[in-house]
Amino acid sequence: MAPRQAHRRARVAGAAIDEPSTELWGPEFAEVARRLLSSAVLCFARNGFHATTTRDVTAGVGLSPGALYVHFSTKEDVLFAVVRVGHERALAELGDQGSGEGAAEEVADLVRRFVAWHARHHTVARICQYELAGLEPDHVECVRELRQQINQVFRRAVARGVDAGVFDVADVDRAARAIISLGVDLVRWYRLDGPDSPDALAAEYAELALRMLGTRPV
Amino acid sequence: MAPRQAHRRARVAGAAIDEPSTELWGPEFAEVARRLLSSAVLCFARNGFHATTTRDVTAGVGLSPGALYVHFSTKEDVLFAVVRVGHERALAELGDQGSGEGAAEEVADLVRRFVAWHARHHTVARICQYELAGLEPDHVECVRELRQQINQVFRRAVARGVDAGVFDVADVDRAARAIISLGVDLVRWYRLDGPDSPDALAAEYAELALRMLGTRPV
DNA sequence: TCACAGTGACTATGCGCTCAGTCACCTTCA
DNA sequence: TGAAGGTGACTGAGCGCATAGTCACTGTGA
Repeated sequence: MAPRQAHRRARVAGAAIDEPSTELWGPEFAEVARRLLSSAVLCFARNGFHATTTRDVTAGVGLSPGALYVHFSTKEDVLFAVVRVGHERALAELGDQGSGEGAAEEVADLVRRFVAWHARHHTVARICQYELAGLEPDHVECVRELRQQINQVFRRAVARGVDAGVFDVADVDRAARAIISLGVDLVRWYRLDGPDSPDALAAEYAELALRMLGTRPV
Repeated sequence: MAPRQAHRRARVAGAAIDEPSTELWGPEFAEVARRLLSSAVLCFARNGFHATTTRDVTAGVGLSPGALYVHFSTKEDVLFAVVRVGHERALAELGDQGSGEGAAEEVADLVRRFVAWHARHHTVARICQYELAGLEPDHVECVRELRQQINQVFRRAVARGVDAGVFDVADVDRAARAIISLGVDLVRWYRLDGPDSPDALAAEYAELALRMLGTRPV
């Protein structure tokens, strides 16, 4: 038999020039669990969930294979923790809505936060988008609910602008979805060492979003 | 030990209510190879490349396990065929460019074709986007080149409009990328049995693209 | 009779998860 | 103060199963 995965990339997490995913895991996880999660993020992003072994993850933090199961019940449990927290943080980043500002400024604000978060955390965000197939059905359902909430935030903001006559769109749902697409798709190509800083990209995309909405002065 | 992948979805390709991926594979593949590819598309889309077994693929067309290796040298070879052909077809769909029409109409045309293709072939397109991690480095490189060509088509069309003063964009590359993002991201959520037909969505997105480009009459 | 598509039992190996054992550290109490 | 007993994070060899790929064989059509 030919080597099963001869083309696999380097297995173990190198220096994370890339992203401080450590900061994402709140106090719900113990210190070692958080380091395991950060290692898992790098492994999953590099090789995908199924091609990552539990040994890759533990080796990434200098532990032996069994150590994973002190903190997580299964490998899938690790993936779910990553994906769940990723979605929760993205949702939280959108902040408390309904502040007094105008609809256009509100949408621009949402897009800026959403895009900047996805750019800054593109590695985790990529796993959130690409590795759903590795989750159990119950966990997929949980993620779907979180996404629904994110969609609703954008949808409401767009609808508000349409009601106020600030936006001119054919269909609120489609417009909201297109805006979200801009933010989500950047996890496919974004690199922190590329030409665009998260904030610059965020500002640019906020502008594009307002254009798509046909914004006009009140 | 707990069952390794207890949460796996149904393994074998059911009736393809979904997509005539059969039409994609040209005469470069024999009849049986084409059916294997179509089965692989359904399996990969449902479970992901790594979670799909060679038996899933062959069972999907009623063949025994060894039959795969009559037509393909490895499982990865099957994935590569799917991804390569998917990208080639998407590129071909953009058609012969540089027709005499105006830049705005050219961009609208490109977006319509690109979006309609991705909607119609969303299953294959999803594999093209989500399963690159399963490819050997050489094959990834080949795909990257095809993508580069697709990017260039959009970039050139946008640049042409900017030169002609028809578009008003801050940065040609970012604008082109945003347009492509709209098309690509729909593979994440699009369903053929949803409310939007490929052509309706294509028309809508062409409109959004022109808005993002700040189109104004010559 | 030959070429070859297809078969299916088989091989080799990778990998998720287990579990008896170790060790650093803490608590208790004489 | 320090011995005794307890705790739990971590170790790492190893089990059992899944699965990519092989090969000697079979059936078929030209």
